[in-house]
Amino acid sequence: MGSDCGSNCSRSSSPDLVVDDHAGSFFSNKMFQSYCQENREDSEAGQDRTVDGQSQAGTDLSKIDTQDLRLKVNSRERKRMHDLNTAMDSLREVMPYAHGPSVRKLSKISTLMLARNYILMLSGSLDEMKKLVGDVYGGSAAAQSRTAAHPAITPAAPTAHHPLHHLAHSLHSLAASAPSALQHHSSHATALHSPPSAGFLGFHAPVQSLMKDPLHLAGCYRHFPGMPCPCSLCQPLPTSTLHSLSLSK
DNA sequence: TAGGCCATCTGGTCCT
DNA sequence: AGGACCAGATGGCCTA
Repeated sequence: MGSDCGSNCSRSSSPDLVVDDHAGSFFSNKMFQSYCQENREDSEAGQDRTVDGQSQAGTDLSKIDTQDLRLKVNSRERKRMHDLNTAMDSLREVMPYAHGPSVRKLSKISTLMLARNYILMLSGSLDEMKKLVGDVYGGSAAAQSRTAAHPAITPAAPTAHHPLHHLAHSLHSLAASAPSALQHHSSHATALHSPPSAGFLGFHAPVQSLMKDPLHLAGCYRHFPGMPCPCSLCQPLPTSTLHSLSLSK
């Protein structure tokens, strides 16, 4: 049954091969075999048939109707699964994982678990960001009120003690704090050819650890002082950057 | 060769 | 009634 896919789809979950619903799969599955078998039996029986042709035609008709219905149902189900796989592919595209012809694509279960962890990580980052921004604005508001109350006190100069520096520093600390699962993953010889294990995806990991850096995405970059940083926390294009970088690692 | 992953078929169930 | 959704079964392909 998978034979109609195997030689063409290169194990894609969304095969490029568009199977002709009424020809491709039909002629390569057991339905076709049973169909042939039934036809053979029918023709053999037909040689003995001399009367009662009308009722036989009726049963043939219902059989054909049933087969038609079955083919239609199969076709719909196939289309449904293809749509599901298309959605899965579109999800893979936005996942922070290496893409490319030389990289085996994530399995469905891996994609779903990775997506879950990615969402958790982003939620955690967002919360952290909100907190930091709250600190920044809360602090500046307090400083402004202090300045208004005491005009002699000048606001802090934009130096390394500037709130934004603190923000950036915090982000980098956050990023570098967790060990890199991608690094850990790439330490395996098959890193680029095998999808992450359930362990890597945090399947068994407690939620709290997931919230810190479930994918250890940020930790896959080394943050050198003074060097331009390509990490997802420092760049506006996290996914593509991550894709290319995890490919090159 | 075993195990993982996948596509497909199929029958059942639920919904419109 | 027809369609969507689901889960089990089956068989093929690929990798360790």
